[in-house]
Amino acid sequence: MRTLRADARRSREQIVQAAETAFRRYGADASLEAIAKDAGVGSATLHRHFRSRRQLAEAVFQERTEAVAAVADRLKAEREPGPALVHWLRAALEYAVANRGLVMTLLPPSDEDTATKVCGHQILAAAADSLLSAAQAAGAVRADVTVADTLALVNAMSLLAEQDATADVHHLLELAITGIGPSPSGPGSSRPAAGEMPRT
Amino acid sequence: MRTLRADARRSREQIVQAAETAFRRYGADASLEAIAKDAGVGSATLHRHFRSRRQLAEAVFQERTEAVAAVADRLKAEREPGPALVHWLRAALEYAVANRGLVMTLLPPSDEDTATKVCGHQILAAAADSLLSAAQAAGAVRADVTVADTLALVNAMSLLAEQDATADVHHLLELAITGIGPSPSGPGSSRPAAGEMPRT
DNA sequence: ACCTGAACACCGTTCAAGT
DNA sequence: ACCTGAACACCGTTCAAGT
Repeated sequence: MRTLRADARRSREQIVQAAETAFRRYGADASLEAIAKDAGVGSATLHRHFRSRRQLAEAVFQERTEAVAAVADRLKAEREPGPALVHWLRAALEYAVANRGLVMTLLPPSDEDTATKVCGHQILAAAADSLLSAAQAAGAVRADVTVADTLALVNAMSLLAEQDATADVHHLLELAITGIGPSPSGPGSSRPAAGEMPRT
Repeated sequence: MRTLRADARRSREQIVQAAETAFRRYGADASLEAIAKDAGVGSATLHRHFRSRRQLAEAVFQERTEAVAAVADRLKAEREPGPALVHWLRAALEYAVANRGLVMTLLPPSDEDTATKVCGHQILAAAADSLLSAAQAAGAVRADVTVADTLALVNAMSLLAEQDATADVHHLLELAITGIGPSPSGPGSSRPAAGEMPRT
């Protein structure tokens, strides 16, 4: 895979570009055959370069996923541990809903996929791990929350966004973060505002 | 639709039964053609009775969805408003993850579907509405939580369950309910246990 | 009125044949 | 080494023809 002949390299790049457009236009279920045609290659060529729909999606989104992971480092330096995690989760969701087809790469890979390549899931899991550990060490996040939980939360909202355009997934993420318990000023409330989980 | 000739009625019933098996076995994407074949009818017959995959799913799951809605009435009578809503959300999620293909009927219907029939979404929305109003009136749930939010939460977790077998969706729902803020005994915590949102 | 079988337009995967 | 075009097995939708 490292040393690709010039024409093969070009085929691959054209496929990825066509796929990017197709995913944006038609979502995760975009026709692979149409992508191959758009790229000006045969469908067999597409399948040689990308054994699965997911591998193609990984190639399309890898760079931007790494950029989101990089945001974690910045937040970790600039914010308190709790807010850093919260901000990053919001950013990750924003990124996921803005890129149709992306969530495919954020789900835990199946067994065959595991061996092959880097995937969006592991890139973001590493980023989340660092933020979550710090937040939990600072006592800003419950100890029973796992890295898998944080990513799964983003994935659940992303999947919903693809299926239900009316859903306010950002609001739902806030609920998951702050809980749906009574607000501080509500009647009968016994739960204060979550100072560690600021709105902005 | 009310007065169906005997043979048509039998066709319809066989299709629904075959679909129930197929959804359980293959999930929401089960082949409609295979369902028709299993039912011993032509695919055109299936399409006459059910104009869309969703309409077929509605027929398969309607009874059980109504049973879940009925649970809401029982909980409303037996529990305090806050716990009643929480328990019902858990029950709804359990029901959704236990029945592959069901979540299709719980998503808000698209415009064409709206006019046609009762759907799982509106059945559960009515049930959730009653519980949520009471819980909010009692101050047990934040005022900015909508009926759509509660159902969307269940739907998001259901969709995730279908895509990610490793996800602990029940744990995620608990997070959404109680928040991922610091636990009462955690260091630096300023948030007490949510008395209105008991674990059981 | 309701059904069937067939036709249609699509899809992803694979393989033999080319350069 | 890499590609193409074609073949294969599938899918959902629709329609003409039957009873």
